[in-house]
Amino acid sequence: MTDPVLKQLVDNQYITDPRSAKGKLMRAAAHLFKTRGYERTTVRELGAAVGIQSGSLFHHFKSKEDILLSVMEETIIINMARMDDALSKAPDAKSRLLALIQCEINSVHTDTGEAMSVLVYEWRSLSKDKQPLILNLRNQYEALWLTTIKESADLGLIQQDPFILRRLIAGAIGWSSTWYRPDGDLSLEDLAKNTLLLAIKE
Amino acid sequence: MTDPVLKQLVDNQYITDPRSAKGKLMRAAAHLFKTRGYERTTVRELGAAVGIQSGSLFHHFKSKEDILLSVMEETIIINMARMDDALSKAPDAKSRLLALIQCEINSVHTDTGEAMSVLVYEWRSLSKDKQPLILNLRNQYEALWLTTIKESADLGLIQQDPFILRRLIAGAIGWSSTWYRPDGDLSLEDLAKNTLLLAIKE
DNA sequence: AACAATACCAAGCAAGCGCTTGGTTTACAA
DNA sequence: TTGTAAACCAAGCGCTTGCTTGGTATTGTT
Repeated sequence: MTDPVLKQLVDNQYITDPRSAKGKLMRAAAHLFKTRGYERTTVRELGAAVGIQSGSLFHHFKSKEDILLSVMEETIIINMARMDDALSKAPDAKSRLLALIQCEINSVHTDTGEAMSVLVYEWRSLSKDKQPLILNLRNQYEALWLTTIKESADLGLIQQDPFILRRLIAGAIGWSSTWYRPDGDLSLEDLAKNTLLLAIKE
Repeated sequence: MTDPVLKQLVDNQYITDPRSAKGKLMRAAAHLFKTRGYERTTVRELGAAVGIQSGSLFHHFKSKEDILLSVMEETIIINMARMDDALSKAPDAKSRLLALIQCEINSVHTDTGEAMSVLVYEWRSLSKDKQPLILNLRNQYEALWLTTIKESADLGLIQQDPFILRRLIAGAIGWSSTWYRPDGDLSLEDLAKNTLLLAIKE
């Protein structure tokens, strides 16, 4: 765990230690949920992925849905912490915007990548009474984006409505999980620059 | 069926008549697959949605997956035909680009909207041996986009790599299915203009 | 060494799933 | 009016699913 932001979250018990049994299970779950989909993934597969019986899962989580919920919850928490950190280090409006773009691209394509896909694509699989919990976290997440975009808009760097622009960019970045290949010609750095170009042409 | 493009497809038997029992079933399936997800949707629900027994579905389709496949297949065919039509009527490069953006936005938010969401979000639910069939159609679809974007790029209207730009735009438009509300302040026309602004600033 | 708490196993249950089957109704042409 | 094909029903089969249960290792603390 080289990431200090992550370390602090674990120490403060905001998230599960990735090295613990439960943490490993969540990572395996994110992988299976992304590649096979939540519904198609069986508790037997989940158990096998970490080398335990299917029934033993229910010692750590009270239901299959609870696994999904935990994966989603912790992913948002991690990435919000990283965004906060990046924002505090960026000197001006444009670099703050780029910082958020980089954060979101990283969230989709590095350690939390599979969990982020699950967050986006498996939303419907959450029962109605669990959705508000995630929705609330997402709103906090989006608030960070909006204030940052508005800052650029007030400086005249952006021609579009901040709400609309954010949603267009969210789609553009999120969709990259389906086509971007880390072993290809395009670096994450360049992908971020291309994405920034959607908002600001210089 | 007021759309002449649609009418011709039906007459030439490229797609199922939407007024037939089979056509209605496909529309109901698209609705359920979008709102509940393919896996969560049961054949009993599908039957109930059109007022028949679950077993009777298998008179029209040989499996549940076959329903999904048909929905996806016909949706691409319909929207490719509409794109062809719109492209042939647009006078210059920039208006051709706008035409495609409008087509894709319409495809997501009008009659084929739910089916388009299914096409995007339920891809994984197709078995590996059926995926190439849809992939092939998607490639044709994307070819239309690429030639159109390249045309604008050659004229210097676009600063980005056409491949990358297309994918960013595809994400931006596709994602709008999750947030756009037809009864809100933003018209589809304005959404298209905002999307065009991602590619071309004037 | 003794104990408690945690982590896990082996077995299986109840429910729901996609799909099949054999037979009946409906639609329409000859 | 009769014949034929398409459309549908009623019933249920075989299987998989998420989850429970009662018991056994494993781990860490004193």
